[in-house]
Amino acid sequence: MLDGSDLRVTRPRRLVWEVLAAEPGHLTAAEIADRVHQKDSSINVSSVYRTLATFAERRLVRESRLGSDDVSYWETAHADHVIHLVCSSCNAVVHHDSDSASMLRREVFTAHKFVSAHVEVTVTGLCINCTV
Amino acid sequence: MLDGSDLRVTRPRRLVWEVLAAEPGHLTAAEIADRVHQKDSSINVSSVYRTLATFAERRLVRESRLGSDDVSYWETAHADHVIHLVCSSCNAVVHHDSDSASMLRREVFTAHKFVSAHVEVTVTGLCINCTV
DNA sequence: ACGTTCTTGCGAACCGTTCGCAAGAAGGCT
DNA sequence: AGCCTTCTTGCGAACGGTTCGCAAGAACGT
Repeated sequence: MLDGSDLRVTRPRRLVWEVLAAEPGHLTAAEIADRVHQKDSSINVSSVYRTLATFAERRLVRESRLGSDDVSYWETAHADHVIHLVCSSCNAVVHHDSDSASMLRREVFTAHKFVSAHVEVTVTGLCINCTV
Repeated sequence: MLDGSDLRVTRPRRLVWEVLAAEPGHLTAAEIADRVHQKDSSINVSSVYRTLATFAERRLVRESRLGSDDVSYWETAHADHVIHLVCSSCNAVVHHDSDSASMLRREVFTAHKFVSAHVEVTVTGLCINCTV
């Protein structure tokens, strides 16, 4: 997946990708660094950060601010129409498939001539397990 | 606006509120602290942060992560259906009024029985002035 | 195999934000 | 007005995620 880009295929990049691809949910940079570290302990945290930044630029991964904490969560890329439902009680994150994003794009262009590149939707609330 | 809550009316709180109420756009905590400081230089940054946190808890103000930088932006509260369009070229932030938020709430409840408390939508792209 | 260019590891720096604590105000009660 | 309790503040230091500079090291075209 780095083939065809101008990016060199290096060990940190391969491992970061492996970790993200193996994880169905979201990981913090620290968690990614940990798992990468287990595969190759010589890989540095800053390389993980740099790799994530590079991947994000090419839209290979997606960064989100999910909790109320100020940490980034990462996952392999998915389209805008997949939005995040974050349970404020158990912190679970559910992916929800909606076409509201594409409607929004249209709406926003009609109303403001705003050309949207990226739509980020986060809904906080209570998931099915945490509703009384 | 602190009347009727259990919050004491103090100088930092009054001034932070004044600053936010006077600003139509978004401010960082540092900018708020600056402006508060101009009105009363004895007020500390940490009080500004504490005040913002307190106000946010009571939903009097709204915190958003707008740019790609990791700073919070603050504004007086508005309903969920007001969403943010952030221009990635000139960094302008436009408020857009949409009912997609309430549709989302319904959608998300039907599909996942997820009870949403808060919907945060940020669209990044190019505003009318920055489109070629 | 070689040389250029891109990446990495390391460690220190950065910077927005938070914390602990003692001093200081708010506001209820008399 | 004065007192007392409880909530807030100012201060300064700490925190923690993320970034940076630089020299050593790896990728990959030729």
